[in-house]
Formats: sequence, structure tokens, C-alpha cells
Amino acid sequence: MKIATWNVNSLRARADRVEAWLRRTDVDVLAIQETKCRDENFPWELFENNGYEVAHFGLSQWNGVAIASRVGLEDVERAFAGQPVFGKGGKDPVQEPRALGATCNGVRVWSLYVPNGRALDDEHMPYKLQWLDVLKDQAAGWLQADPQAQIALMGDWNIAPQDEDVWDIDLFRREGLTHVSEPERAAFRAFERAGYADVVRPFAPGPGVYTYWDYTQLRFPKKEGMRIDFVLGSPALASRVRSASIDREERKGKGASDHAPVIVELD
DNA sequence: ATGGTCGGAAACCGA
Repeated sequence: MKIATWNVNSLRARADRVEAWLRRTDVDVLAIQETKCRDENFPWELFENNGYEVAHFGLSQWNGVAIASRVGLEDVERAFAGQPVFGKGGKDPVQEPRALGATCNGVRVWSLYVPNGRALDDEHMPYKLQWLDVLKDQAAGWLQADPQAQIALMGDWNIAPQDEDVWDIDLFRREGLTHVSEPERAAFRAFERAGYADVVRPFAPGPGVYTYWDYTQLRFPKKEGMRIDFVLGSPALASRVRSASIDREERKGKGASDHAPVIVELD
């Protein structure tokens, strides 16, 4: 069984590429982030025509997560229990569509789009950290309830856990940029302490291995990227991993997402 | 020449 995660940065703008990619890679499950559409605008046929069931959670042009599967799609959950809400400047808090869970052939898959944080002193940063803390508590609970559970927490984590996960750590430090701060990294490590492991890094070690390249500044041709998309597996899931890869080729050419798909092959 | 990008409920905001 092959599972994958991909921040497509607008599904409608990327429909042709996503369809071609599905046909080419032959994955069984794809977790998608940043669909950037509501259910009414979601390209359901794209998946159905290619043999996939699909679940989507999207409320506006922002965020949006989906899971496509051709090995079953059960117990779909929009948001995790206690998922923090965000209300900008005291406005009505909303539960943003950033998490979608579904069981696919015995694997509990979560498609996750972790809040960006925007800046170290922005109100989105405590939101990001709180969001991760609550998810970590939930994920720890799932494992306590069933230590044999096969769980894949996959998506755009918006964290670069190690110095080698950005092209120039000194620049990030000097500029006080997000994604590499100690609180963000601690939030990521908390998942590892709870029993989850990055199942891709052993098969795609750095340095210089990334999943995201900013559209600006010619970051991709200059090989200046960030590793921020991860598949964290529970012990039972991790023990099934046969190989993993980052599809850097998909970042090439006109009409590419700024994120590359990340693929994990299970026994 | 010392900046170079995308997408969308766009003429700004979010990444």
C-alpha cells in the first residue's frame, strides 16, 4: 500500500497536474492540503473518475484539507477533538479546515495543515503552538487507547525541525524567521516523545533535501528549500514502512505547487 | 541587473 501527502496550493488550479500525478504514481491514499475551496467547488469527479473515494473539509478560499483513497474511506472526521479556533482581532472565532481524519484499509490517516504562524510575535504563533499541543495530546491518547493502532499524521507541518531542513539556518536566525524557532521545534518533538516517528527522513536524509521551495527569489532553481511536510507514523505504522521518497520532480515546470508530494510505501 | 511568485471570494491578502 502506498500513501502520500501533498500541499497542492489550490486544487482547482492544479487539477490537471494532480490527476496526472495520481495516474503516474499509483498511490492508494493521498492526503491533500490547501485545497482552497468550499465543498461546492471541490472537483469530486477528478477523484471519482480515477477510482478514488474522497472526503473534503473546506469552508472558504483559505486552507482546506482532503483525503482521497481507493482502499476504503471510513469514519471521516472533520477537525480533531478540541481543535483550537482562531478569531482575528476579536472577530468570531472559526474552526479552520486544517485537519481531516479517515480510516483507509486499517490506517488512520490525518491530513494536516498546521497554521503558518506568520511571525514570531504574531498572534498566529500562539495559535499554531496551541493547535499543535492539542493535536499532540489527542494523538498521544489514540496510542494509549490502542498501542497497536496504525496512525499516519501527514501534511504540511510548517516546521523545519532540524537546522539542515532549511537552506540557510543563519539567515533564518538572523532574520528571526518562523519554522525554526525553539517553541515550534519543541512542539514537533513532542509528537516524537508521544511515540510518533518521521518515517520519511531515514529514506530521504539531508542535507539539501526539501519538500517546499518558495515561488519567489528563484528558490527552486537555486535549491533553496525547506523540509516542512512530514509523515509521522505510530509504531505499528512505522514498522510497515518499506520505503519513502519526496517527489522533487513534481515541483518542476509551469503550474507546479510550491510543495512536492511525499510518498510512503507500506508492506 | 542585486531582484526574480503564485492563487483567489483579488485590486489586497496570505503563503
